[in-house]
Amino acid sequence: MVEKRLYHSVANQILELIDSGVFPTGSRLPGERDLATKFGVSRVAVREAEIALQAQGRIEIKIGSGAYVLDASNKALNGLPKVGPFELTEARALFEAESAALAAPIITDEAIAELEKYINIMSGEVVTDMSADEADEAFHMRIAQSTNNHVIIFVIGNMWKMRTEAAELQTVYKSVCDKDGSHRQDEHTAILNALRNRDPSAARAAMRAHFTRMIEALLVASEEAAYEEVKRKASESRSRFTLTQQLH
Amino acid sequence: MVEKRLYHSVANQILELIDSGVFPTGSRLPGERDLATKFGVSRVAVREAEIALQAQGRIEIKIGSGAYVLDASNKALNGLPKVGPFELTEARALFEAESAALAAPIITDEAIAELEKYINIMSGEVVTDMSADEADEAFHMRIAQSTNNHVIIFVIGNMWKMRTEAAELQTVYKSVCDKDGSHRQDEHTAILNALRNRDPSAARAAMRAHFTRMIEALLVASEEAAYEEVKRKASESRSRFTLTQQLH
DNA sequence: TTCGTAAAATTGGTCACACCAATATTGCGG
DNA sequence: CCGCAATATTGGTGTGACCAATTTTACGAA
Repeated sequence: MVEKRLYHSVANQILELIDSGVFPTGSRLPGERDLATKFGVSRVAVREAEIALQAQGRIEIKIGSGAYVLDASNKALNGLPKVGPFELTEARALFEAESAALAAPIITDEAIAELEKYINIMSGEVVTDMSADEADEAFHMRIAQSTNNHVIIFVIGNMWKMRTEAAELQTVYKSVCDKDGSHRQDEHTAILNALRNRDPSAARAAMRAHFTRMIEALLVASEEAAYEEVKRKASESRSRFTLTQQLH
Repeated sequence: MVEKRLYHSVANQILELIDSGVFPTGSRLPGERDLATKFGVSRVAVREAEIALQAQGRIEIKIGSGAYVLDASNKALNGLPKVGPFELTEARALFEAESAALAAPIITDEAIAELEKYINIMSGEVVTDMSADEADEAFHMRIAQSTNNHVIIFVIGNMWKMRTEAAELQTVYKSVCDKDGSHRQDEHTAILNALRNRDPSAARAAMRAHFTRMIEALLVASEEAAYEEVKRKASESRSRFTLTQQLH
């Protein structure tokens, strides 16, 4: 465990103490001077370590008070929270529907053409080096980009990363996608048509429908397979999302 | 443009130079001693700034060689994108409205009570150690938490961070908030009432109205003051957002 | 005793200076 | 022109000091 820079080593030692429960979440860790003595390094090294940990969101440094351990329970290494498939899909349903509605009036013909291309790739009509999954992502991201809003692009991009990086989701999503290819195709086409007509309401509805059916497919998959964790969360989300749907 | 800690300010100045193209991707930035002189701070401050930037994956520090700018395409993890006030507010209007609609049917009485408390803090009726701005954030975040959806909580929390961390936004927002205290109060009350009635549509509408008026206030502010950069972006967003509004 | 406030101690923030180690550059000899 | 050593540059670490924000302590008034 030899690091190139001293503060790396110090930061790791601090993290070990945190993860081992010596410094529980919310607690205040010893002062920089104490830690320096304890680790046998200078205060500068401890300080740099704490700055790095703060930049990673593991601790919070308060002037004149001390450094406090933040709750890292629901944070993955990349900074994105680890979430379940239902809440992710629910959030995507809401946010991507608004994204599509916002993009509809201002989407360019070029973007429309690209979306059409991605649909053809997903259906297998066009052969490229792009996988169906990549085309799916490109399809959704292209719509987000058509809003010309960097925040929306950022948010939807992050949600896709959550989907990609969560191992639990991968398993569930894959089993779902294998058996709903034709549905997905129809839904994407519906979204494209709404955008082609520059109809915000239709785009919103089509996008919502897309994710709504995805949630239903997830429910089926969670009952077939033995995803105990998923099942548990499903019972929570099912009633909630039904409520959301009846609003439209 | 005043940050709490010096190294934070230095890090932002370095980021500006990177994003403005002065230090392109892959290039080596000036030595710590040079930057310290240029920014008028000590070498320690520059060093801490670079450590923070390294922890965020923006630069790579090589011993004896220098600090090199990394490809920012992989950012967006811990680092938030720099955004303008209009696109941020537009995104918040869309996302927070859906958040409120989703929370409305399932919000607890405890949450309602808390929201009421935050409103009173903002109006000054209740005196605590919490500032009006902090109460404002707590109000919006409490609604997001009431969705029980970690993705939504994460997204809305991130948008608030963007608002806090963007220096440009601070100036504009501040000038707006100074003169719309009463409006904000009424709007928050309207949101609360909709949630109290467990009315999703009303909650969505109230939240949209809240941000719609904020955008209008931003437009006024951008015309009064000499925020050239803001003005330019305003002309883009004005027409777009008008279109969004007519959907409801 | 209880409470509020002022003094003292603690803690993070910043700085200047010094020295070491890794890396780049220079310059000399071949 | 090339290779290598001397030199300069740059990041890494340490020490000590002082400031500012915060917390704790202590003391005096009610």
